[in-house]
Amino acid sequence: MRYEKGQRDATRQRILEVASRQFREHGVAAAGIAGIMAEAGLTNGAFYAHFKSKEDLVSTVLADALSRRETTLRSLSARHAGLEATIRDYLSPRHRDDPGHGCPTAAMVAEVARHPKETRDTFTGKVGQFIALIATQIRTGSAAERRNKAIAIYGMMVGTLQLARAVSDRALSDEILAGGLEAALALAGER
Amino acid sequence: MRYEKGQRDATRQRILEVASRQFREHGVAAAGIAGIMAEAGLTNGAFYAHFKSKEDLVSTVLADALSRRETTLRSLSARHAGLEATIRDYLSPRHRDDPGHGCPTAAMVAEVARHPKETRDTFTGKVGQFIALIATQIRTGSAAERRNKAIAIYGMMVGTLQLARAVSDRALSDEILAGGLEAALALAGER
DNA sequence: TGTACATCAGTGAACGCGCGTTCACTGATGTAC
DNA sequence: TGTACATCAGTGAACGCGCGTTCACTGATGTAC
Repeated sequence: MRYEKGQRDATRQRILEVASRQFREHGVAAAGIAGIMAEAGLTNGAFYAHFKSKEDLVSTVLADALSRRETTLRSLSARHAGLEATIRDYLSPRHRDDPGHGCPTAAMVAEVARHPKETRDTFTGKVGQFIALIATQIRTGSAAERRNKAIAIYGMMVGTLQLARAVSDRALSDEILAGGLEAALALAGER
Repeated sequence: MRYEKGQRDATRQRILEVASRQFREHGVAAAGIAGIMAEAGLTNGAFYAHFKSKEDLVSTVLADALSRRETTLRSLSARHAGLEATIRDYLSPRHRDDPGHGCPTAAMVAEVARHPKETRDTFTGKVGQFIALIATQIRTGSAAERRNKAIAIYGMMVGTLQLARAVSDRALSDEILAGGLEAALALAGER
């Protein structure tokens, strides 16, 4: 069969979306090419028409997923009153319970640290942009202080969300979300 | 050969130490039984004389490593002036650059979230103890406020350490450590 | 004191399995003549 | 208008490899007699 124009791009996009979800849900190491391709409605062999290697996919997924998050954050901050909505959404039970559609950093940061330099470079660039973006939304303090607070908020959101996900006791998990939320809002100057 | 008494326990301990380091350094998924046993000076078959399965090892390593951390923190807090030393050590370049001997939570929390309930239960118990222990070292606020702060400090340490490890730019990594350190000390009431 | 046997931590080959990757092939469609 | 060929996204079997796990076996030592 020959395909409608744009089909190739559409397929690539579908692979990316499936991989992005599986990586976040099961981890990069546990998500295999065959499983990703099957869920995208294809066979394993077709993968290499779209990506050089699994590592190439990982790097592309990271760039893609973090860009989407950044866009969301950017438009949210334009429409809403600063960071508060972002922080509340980040440390919500909904986000905790749906890692597959959630923050790529929380899901993948520990694995990224063990990946090749190229992949880490991609990640590093996005992290820098995130921190800068959060810093612009903090209203008080010098530029350096705002940047430090942005780092602290980002780190705390990532850490507490992961703790809330790992803990098997629901009450403790909720308490962790609440504790992180309060401290993050305080840092953001929203309380 | 028959062995000196205590040899079995010593071997088990050696396996635990090697596994504990490899899990933190390479991740649970990437550290294999054969590799762990080889580094412990044994062959793969001997593993099952000491542990029921890899999952059993993971659970035991978590309990063991987190207990050690807790003991360290407990004695440190008895001898020093509260949390400050712990936080400074946690968010230090030395800790960032040596994950194999560092905090098991920062290295394994995301993977733990994907492991069976039994393993997560072990982890959950230790996390609860950690939070309680940190809370006792905060001097200001009500019991509930101290507990919330303990959660925020723990979450922020874990998140910022992971970010500092994943980022490939040394300057940004140092900046992340510094930003997390400042905010954590402020939360602890040390600044 | 000497001999036969029980003990048991550890050996190492083998198991089925899924991984990432390669590659000869398919077949529907667009294009050339 | 009809036919031959080029295109190329996707197929699916096969590759070597390392995984977690099993198991028949080893062999040095302690114990029984």
